[in-house]
Amino acid sequence: MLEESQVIKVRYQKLEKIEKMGIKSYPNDFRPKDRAKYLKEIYQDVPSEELEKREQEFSLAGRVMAKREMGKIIFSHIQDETDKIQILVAKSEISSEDFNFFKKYVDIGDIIGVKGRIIKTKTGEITILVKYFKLLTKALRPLPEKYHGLRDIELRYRMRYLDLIMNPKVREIFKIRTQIIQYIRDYLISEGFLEVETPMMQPIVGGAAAKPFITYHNALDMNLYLRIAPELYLKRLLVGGFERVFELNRNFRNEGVSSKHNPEFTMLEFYEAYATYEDLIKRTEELFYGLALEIKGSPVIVYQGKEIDLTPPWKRIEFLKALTNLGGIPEEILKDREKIFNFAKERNIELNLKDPRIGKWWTKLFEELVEPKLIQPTFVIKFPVEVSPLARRNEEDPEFADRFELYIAGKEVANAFSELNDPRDQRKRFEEQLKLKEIDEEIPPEIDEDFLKALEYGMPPCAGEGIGIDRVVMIFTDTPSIREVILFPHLRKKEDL
RNA sequence: GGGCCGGUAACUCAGCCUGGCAGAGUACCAGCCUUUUAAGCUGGGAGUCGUAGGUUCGAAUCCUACCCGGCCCA
Repeated sequence: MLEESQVIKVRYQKLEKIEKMGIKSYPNDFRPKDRAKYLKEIYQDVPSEELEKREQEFSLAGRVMAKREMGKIIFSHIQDETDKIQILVAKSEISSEDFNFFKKYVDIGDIIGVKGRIIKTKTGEITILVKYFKLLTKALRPLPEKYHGLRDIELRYRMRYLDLIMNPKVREIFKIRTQIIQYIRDYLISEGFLEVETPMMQPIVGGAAAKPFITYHNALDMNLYLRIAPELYLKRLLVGGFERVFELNRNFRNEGVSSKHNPEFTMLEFYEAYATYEDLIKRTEELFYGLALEIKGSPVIVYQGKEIDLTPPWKRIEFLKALTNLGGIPEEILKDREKIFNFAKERNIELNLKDPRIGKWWTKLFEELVEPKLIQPTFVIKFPVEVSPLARRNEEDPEFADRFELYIAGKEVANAFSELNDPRDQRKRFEEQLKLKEIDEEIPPEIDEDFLKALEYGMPPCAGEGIGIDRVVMIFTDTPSIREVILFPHLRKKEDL
């Protein structure tokens, strides 16, 4: 630990010397009253002569980001949560002991508190003329290079704290992430939804098709699964009499990590009694439109160079029509297993021959051929029942479900349906699905009998929706990788960092 | 899982093709400098060249395997 580079050794030595001078090394008695961004905003347009007359003292604290020594004066920038601001430490304004201390013992990376009045430099930059300063936290490691910053993607993720210090855009992304989540939460609460928390550790996997993480509970001597979805628990709450509920939290899926997937991701699920997926279409349009206005101030957003207009109403297309019209699959071969298999093979799309569900094949073709084309917000409706085990059947066309998926910028952002509340059909669907466990390892291996029992008590007719929050944040922050919107994305362990 | 690219000082990167003393800028150290802002000037210190093998008189450089990351494909 201590056999570090000499830059670090020097910092440790400085800290020791500071302590030998009798100065408290990690004090916590400085209370900044001002913040960089607001001082700059307020005083930017006040002329220099006007500022000269004012004696008002300001105080702020932050990290030293630059230091330019010029003999008897030192220019420096300090950065707080809001912004950077220049400070001027001048020998003529403070004691020479203090000046020399700043010169010798305050380094880039340290956190300091300063007090002083505001001046403008020749170039018009708002600057704090320091009358008092205090070293609050000594940085024992140097910051990355001031001009290029921290570029290495791996280091940025492994040491996100440094990324946040060095890259204002990264700070901005995570502020927007929080704003998005807060907006969505406020919207649902204002619509009468009750926020709930259901188990993250579940004895039976369910609510989606995905491989779970397994953990072990010592006292109960049983395996538990980190949830892949909260769906079956939220529906139990509708049985229990809550009519509008939502949960906004993490799901866990045991799959590879990539720029599109993180094993833990944030999902919103909400359920509404006495509503159908049609109602949720309107709700979804309303939610995203409001979100765009709130975050961007406009219904038109730009993602990776493409303009996306979120003004409702959005396009709707039936799943099979999307396959033929957008995916280019001839309508007459859609239901012909052999022809569709060959069609896929010609395009290097591998279909699982053992899987009897043509709906599953369609889904695969949809992902490959249609998804990337759905740039403007589009509701894809009427999904095959085979791939919608928890959704209500369409009354005219019972092989299809009253379901939609929402696509924006080529990404699946939401998935919603009128919920299946007939326990007999639900049991049949689970049993049908279970037969396919051998060929599809993502199918939950066990039927949740208690969930079926709950349905037998009666779940009101309802509709539910899931929204992938990370993807929403990606779209609103114009970010191509999911890792850029997750503070600490998972990477492989690395020993020698 | 496959292909391509990358890993060299705390950070950003050259050097690798064509083997011959380990480089620059930032940061750090000692100085000069009262309006700088990638401040400037003089001087200095700083390396497990991702890891392990191999080839060679000699390897950051060539070969092999592995580790970590990125992009693309499955």
